[in-house]
Amino acid sequence: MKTQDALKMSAFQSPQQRLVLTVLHASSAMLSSHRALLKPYGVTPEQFNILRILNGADGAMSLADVASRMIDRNSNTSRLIDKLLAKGLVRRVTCPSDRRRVEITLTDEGQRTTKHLSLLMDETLSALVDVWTNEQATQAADILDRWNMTQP
Amino acid sequence: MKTQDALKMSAFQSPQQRLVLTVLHASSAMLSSHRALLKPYGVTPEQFNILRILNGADGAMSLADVASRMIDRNSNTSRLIDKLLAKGLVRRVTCPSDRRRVEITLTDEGQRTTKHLSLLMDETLSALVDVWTNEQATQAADILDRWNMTQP
DNA sequence: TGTTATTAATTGTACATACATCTTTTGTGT
DNA sequence: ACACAAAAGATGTATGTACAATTAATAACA
Repeated sequence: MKTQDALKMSAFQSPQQRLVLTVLHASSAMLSSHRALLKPYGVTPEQFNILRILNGADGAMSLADVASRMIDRNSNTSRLIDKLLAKGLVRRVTCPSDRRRVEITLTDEGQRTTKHLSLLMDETLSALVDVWTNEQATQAADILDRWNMTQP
Repeated sequence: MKTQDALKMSAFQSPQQRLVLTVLHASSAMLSSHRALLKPYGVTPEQFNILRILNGADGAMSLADVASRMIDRNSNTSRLIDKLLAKGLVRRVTCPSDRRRVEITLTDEGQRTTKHLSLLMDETLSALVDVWTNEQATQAADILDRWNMTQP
């Protein structure tokens, strides 16, 4: 459903307002569909984001390393790691050379789960070429990044 | 900061993946800036969204009416109304003709607060024309709505 | 060396959300 | 009228987030 219809708005104040509301609406819907996709596997999108980051890294990462790569920068990485730890998907080891730091790594099961779920996500992603051509996707991302670049 | 730098990604899998991540990142940043703007007034963006909806409506609205106009459709409107009620910004009256329904209206203070905050938001919004031309904003929103239209 | 500052991570608290379930009231069909 | 279904909200529980405060370890430096 188009954003305007979804929000039952008769008109937008400006094209800029329309874009802001459209971004917020699309983001919420994208997250919902990710959530639904991952739910059968007992993983949330936020948790999967961490799994993907760990999978993409070569070796172990500190908690701050993980956090710096997350979409929601301010989110509370410690507590998400707690959940993954409880599920046996990651390991958390105090770094011997600097005992303030903790090294986070995927367990074997974590690696298997991550690879499996990554495939799922890739399939969903590849279906998006039916919605957006490469040019359209690039164009929209470029425009959005114009705003991101004004942010700290 | 551009999305790619913010997420410390070396490359994107596809322009489509880039757009999805850019939307999620931009949405998170937009919400943060809204939150900071409203924080001095003790209102969250989610609560303000309800105030704005009530302000835009002619008369009283039922809870479901409000919910259907919210960006995050699944959100729990009851509890947000509770917060606004506690701040004296809205009234909640059981509808006499159908006692299952409740009518939500702005109080006088709620109206004043909403008008004041709306002005603030409008100023922020109008600054966006420095970031996006009308054409760019329309183009990006059109592209994003192509995806929204594939969603239920 | 001893004091202070900085850094890395965790935790406390309030808030928002996802999902399911429950309560109350109204509608429907016989 | 009675039984049952549907509708409108509220609520319980687990999850995630914002922001501040705290703890523990290391760095900096007089």
